[in-house]
Amino acid sequence: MLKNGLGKLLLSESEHFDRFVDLFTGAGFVACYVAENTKVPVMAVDLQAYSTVLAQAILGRTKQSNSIDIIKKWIGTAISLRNKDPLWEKVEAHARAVRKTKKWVLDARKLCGTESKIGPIWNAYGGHYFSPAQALTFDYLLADLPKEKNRRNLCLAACISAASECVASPGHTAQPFQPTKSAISFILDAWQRDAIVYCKKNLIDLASRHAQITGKVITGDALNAVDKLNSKDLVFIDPPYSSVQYSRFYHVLETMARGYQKISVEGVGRYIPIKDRPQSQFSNTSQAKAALKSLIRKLAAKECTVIFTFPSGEASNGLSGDYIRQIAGEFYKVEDYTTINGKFSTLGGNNEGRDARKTSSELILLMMPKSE
DNA sequence: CCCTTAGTGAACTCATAGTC
DNA sequence: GACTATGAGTTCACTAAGGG
Repeated sequence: MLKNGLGKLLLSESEHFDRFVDLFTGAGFVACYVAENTKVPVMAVDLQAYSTVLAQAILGRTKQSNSIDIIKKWIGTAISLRNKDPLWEKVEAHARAVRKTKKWVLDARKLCGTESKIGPIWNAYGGHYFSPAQALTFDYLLADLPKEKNRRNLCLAACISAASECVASPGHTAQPFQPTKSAISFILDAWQRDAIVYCKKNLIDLASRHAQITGKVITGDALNAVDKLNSKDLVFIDPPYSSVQYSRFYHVLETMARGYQKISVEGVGRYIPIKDRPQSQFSNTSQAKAALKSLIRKLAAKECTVIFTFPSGEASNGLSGDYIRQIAGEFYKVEDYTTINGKFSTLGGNNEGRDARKTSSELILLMMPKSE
């Protein structure tokens, strides 16, 4: 999308504003793209903490960080503490005994059932989303994060990115792969990734990047964040498409971001209690339309200019390109900037009954206050 | 310069169980 | 009965690199 014309639009528009605001920042791609490529301060908003940690890793700095130094201190200490843990020997023995069987996976679950006081990952996700080795490693990395605020956030972001690359589930963490005939190879593949290698790689990448002007992140509801905006803000909106709460897809990363010491989890998906998972009106079929309308109304009242992207068809949360165009038209002067055609993977489709790839037609609306 | 191979993703949605 | 949460399934098209 950024390559397909959205990037150009963001850069050319943002220079006319005092601030760029990404209200549903997600993985932070758009917010970081603007922060790295313009002299406009960026504010990134998301309901989930993992998302704002990732964005803050770039928005929070205007200079590169010395990653070699951090790696030596932080990762070095974590490795040496981990290796001294009596559990580590058992972890290595289990890893050496690798076999493509259900029993090997169940053994991992049993091993991670032993209590660890280091952190929440081992007991909650070891043997499910992570191999015992990955789980223990992440716990030590998280327990040993640097104290200084910016550096701590950078390392945490590297951990979160590494976790999302190692996790044994199809890209999100709604449920881990199960040791069935067809999926067990995905488990083996994911579990054999070295958490340290992925963490270093992400740290080096993140540390080398930075904003041109320091930005800001807010972990909270988009509707509330609008209270802080004004007519000098360019607001980017790429709202949820799904009727399933996103907090379900990213709860493992969220656990890391929140710095829990210990958690209790339930079900196949190893979820924390639902009251502790943020719920968005935008991901709820019966509330999404009203939520969107009230968001657009509020933004119009603040005279914010808006760039809105959405698939042009109907999404599972009930929102559609047509509905968005209609609501936008009520409050704004709307310019249909472009529609981008592309294909995206549904990642999990099987081409029988559910497509593995769907063609998407992505709508980009530029919405200007009517008063101008 | 063309063909083959290896690597890699901006992650969903349906069916069913559960709750009010 | 209406609505929501959870379980279940579990890429393949595209690009870059490498080889002939």
